[in-house]
This record gives sequence, structure tokens and C-alpha cells, in this order.
Amino acid sequence: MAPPLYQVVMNTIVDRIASGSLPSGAMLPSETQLGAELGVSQGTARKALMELEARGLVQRVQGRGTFVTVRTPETSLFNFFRLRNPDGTLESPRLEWETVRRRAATPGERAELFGRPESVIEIERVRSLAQRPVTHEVSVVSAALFPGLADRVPLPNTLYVFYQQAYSVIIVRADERLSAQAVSEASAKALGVPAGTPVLEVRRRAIDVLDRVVELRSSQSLTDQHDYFVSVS
Amino acid sequence: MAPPLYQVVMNTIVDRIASGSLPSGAMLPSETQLGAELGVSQGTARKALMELEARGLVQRVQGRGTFVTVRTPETSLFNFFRLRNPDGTLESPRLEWETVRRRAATPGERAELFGRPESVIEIERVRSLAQRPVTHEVSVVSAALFPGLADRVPLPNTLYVFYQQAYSVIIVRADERLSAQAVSEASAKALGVPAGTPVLEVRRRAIDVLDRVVELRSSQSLTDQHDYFVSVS
DNA sequence: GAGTGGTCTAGACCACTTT
DNA sequence: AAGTGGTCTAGACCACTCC
Repeated sequence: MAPPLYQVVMNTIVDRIASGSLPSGAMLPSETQLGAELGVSQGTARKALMELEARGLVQRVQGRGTFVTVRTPETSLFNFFRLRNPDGTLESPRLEWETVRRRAATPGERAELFGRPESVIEIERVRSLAQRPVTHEVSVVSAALFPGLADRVPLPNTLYVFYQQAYSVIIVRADERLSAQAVSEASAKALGVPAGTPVLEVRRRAIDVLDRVVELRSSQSLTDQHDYFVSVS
Repeated sequence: MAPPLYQVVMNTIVDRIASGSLPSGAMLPSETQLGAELGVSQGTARKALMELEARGLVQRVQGRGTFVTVRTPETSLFNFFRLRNPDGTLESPRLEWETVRRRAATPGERAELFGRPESVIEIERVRSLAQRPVTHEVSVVSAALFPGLADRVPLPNTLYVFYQQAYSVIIVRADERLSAQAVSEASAKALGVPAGTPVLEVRRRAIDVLDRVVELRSSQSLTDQHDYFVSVS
């Protein structure tokens, strides 16, 4: 019934991070201090911090301390933008254009997104690699969870860093479904390729540190000059 | 310089598993026994076992013990065959046909595969889902590492379980590069689809518990009725 | 009841970073 | 020198499985 103490400690820290009281890059209390503060032993505080590091929420450095993981555009791209050059290197994509609009949620979006929103914000973007449009993507988030987002265009290049800094919504993982399709009419126009071109379609559910589905994203990418990299185990 | 004791314990166990002296499903010594045997404390033995569990190499059950992870065709498919129904469920693919041949390694295969083999074994297969051919795949392994493999046709449905049982080669993870392509001539014939059909191409490097690249696999799949599922973080 | 892993504590020493 | 995380130990008690 009662959760182990180290999980209580973990939840305490997660809440502090999600509430913004421990902002990105902040140093956490030492193992000894944390244990004293929460009434557990140093070893138990240590176990909690190690689990949080395994989840990627904090980073620990011997001799320096434990810090809330900093998500920069670079690290965010590395984790969530998986198109790579044939040799495996990552090239930063360029944002060609975007449109942001508010609209009513579809029944499917209501069912999948956290909070069952009536109203959503849709972000449509085209990204380029090597001077060439390669990805056309449409992201959808709850309007209630991201108030005023539509008024902040142009949005930063990496949305997940922006979600964290402006709304304390921390994306930690995503489920993706991939398929090869003939390019859609909209994407053909956006990418400037003929009808029938094969594209990699990715449908993503992005999940935050509180385990909520906070964004749905669908993209179509040209993969004649780049590959989508992934590791399975 | 000196590795921590728990890593020494880990390596000892990995070697026992890789050598077959701890076969699939075998029970490991208890934390106390293992510590006594290797001259470390129970806590250190415990840490080693927990790390191995995190890597998926062993499974621990309270009250029962620690066991070498059993890889069944089901668990292997679940991990390494990522095509799923639209609702996310996994349907077991049927092996339609296979051909196995021995041939000289290409320069690229020599460079990538463990042991720089001169000679490789190539396994070509077509798999079906719902009575319909969906995947055409070609796997390549070192002939030296898998002696006599070509003489054992027909091979079992799930190669990675077979590698482990017959050769003590334990595949633990794989790197994959995905792209959307127009179907190749060979795959079009194998899958019975017209030229130009978009297919999901996956190029895989399979890596074993000793961190060796032991198999290269390239596949083309129809994804009009199934999706490739993956989780990123 | 005996044996297993899971949690928790208390303390020690080491390696590293910073002042 | 002080403070941090990393390793290691020894012991306790709990929860669970099996006989």
C-alpha cells in the first residue's frame, strides 16, 4: 500500500521541477541535505536521485552536485528530431515557415490529449535540411494547457524547450507510429514534390513528466537524402 | 583505473551467460551466495544484479530469485519486430519462404560485421501478416561466427532465439535507419506489389551482449495496413 | 519455516570539483 | 580544506514464494 520512501522522495522532487520551483539547471540539495529535509537516510535520498538521473530528469556530477537537466535546442533536437545524414551526423533543420491557429478539437484529439480539450492550437511547419524542404509537420496542443500560445508567434524553433520555459510542461518521451506513404496533397504542396513521392509519415504522441499526453504531431518527411535513426532493445 | 567491484561482478555474470554456463532460464546464486563466492558484500552483489536486470539480461522476482532472461519467439518478436496493427496489438507474422546461401562478404559487410568476415551467410525471407506478404528482408551474418548455419535450413521463425540457443550469441539491441522508398525490384516481386509502391525500408545493425555487430539486416515492408511502433526519449 | 529479493539505515572511505 | 557524488560494507526488517 504505502509507496517506498525513495519513491516519495522522487515524487517530491518531480513536483518541484514540474511546478517550476526547481527550474532548469538549478542545483538540488545534496544527498545528505535532502535526506535530513525529508526525514530519510542519505542512502534513500541517493536512490531517489539515481532513479531520477536514469529517467533523464536530473544530471549528477561527482564533486559538483545534482542539477535539473537543462534542455537546450541542441539536446531537444538530438532526442526528438531523428532525421540524420547518411553518416549519422545531425544537421540542424531550418524553420521555413509556420502558421498557428486556434480551432475546435476533433473527437480523436479530445480523446487522446490530456484534459479532453474543447479547443486546440494547431502549429503547422515546414523544416529544411541543406537548403531543401524535407519535413511538413502539424502539431496540436490543448489551448487550455498553453494559454496565449497563439499570440506568441513566431514560436521558437524547438517547441519542447519553449513548452518547458514558458509553461513548465516538460516533454520526456514520445510514442511514434511510422509508415511509408505516398505524399499527401498538402505535404506535396508544402515540400514542392510531385504527387506519389514516397514519404515517411510519423504520428507522435508526446508525453510529459507527469505522464500526460500533451501534444499530437503528424509529419511527413522526404527520406531520399536522410534517414530516421532509432535504437531498439 | 581499477573498475568498481560491482562491475567486476557484472562482467563475471555476463561471461557466464555468454559462454553458456548460465543458460537461458537458469537461476543465479542469491545475492548473499554471489557475494560470498566473489568476495564482496551482499550489497555490492545486489547492485550488480540490479544493473543486469536494467539491461534486460536477467529477471528478478521477489521471493523466487534471479534468472537469466528467457527469450521466447514471443518476447523476441515483441522487441525486434515492430510492425503493429493500427490499434497497437502485435500479430504473429508467418514465414512464407526463405532461402539461405553462403557468399563472399562485400567490403561494407566486412567493415561493419564483427570479425571482418571474408565469407557470410545470407538469409532472405518473406513474412506475412493476415494472409498477405508484408515484409521482404535480407539478413547477413558472419559465416565464421555461425558455423554450419547454412546446413540447418529451414531455420526457426525467430532468428535471434536461434542464435542464442545454437550459438550462444545473444542479441540485446539494434540500431536502425528507416526511410520511405519506392519498392525495389526484388521486393516488388517478393511482395507481389506494383513498381512504385511506397515501402518502409529498415537497415538494421544487430548488436550482442558482448557489444559486437553480429548481423546486418535490410527489409522493406508494406505499411498501408500496419505501422512501425517506436518510443523515443 | 526457510529462502529469496525489496527497502532502509548508518557509517566508512575514495575521487573529484571548487574555493 | 570543504563539499559533492561514487563505492562498499554490515546489518536490520519486510514482503513474497515455495515447501
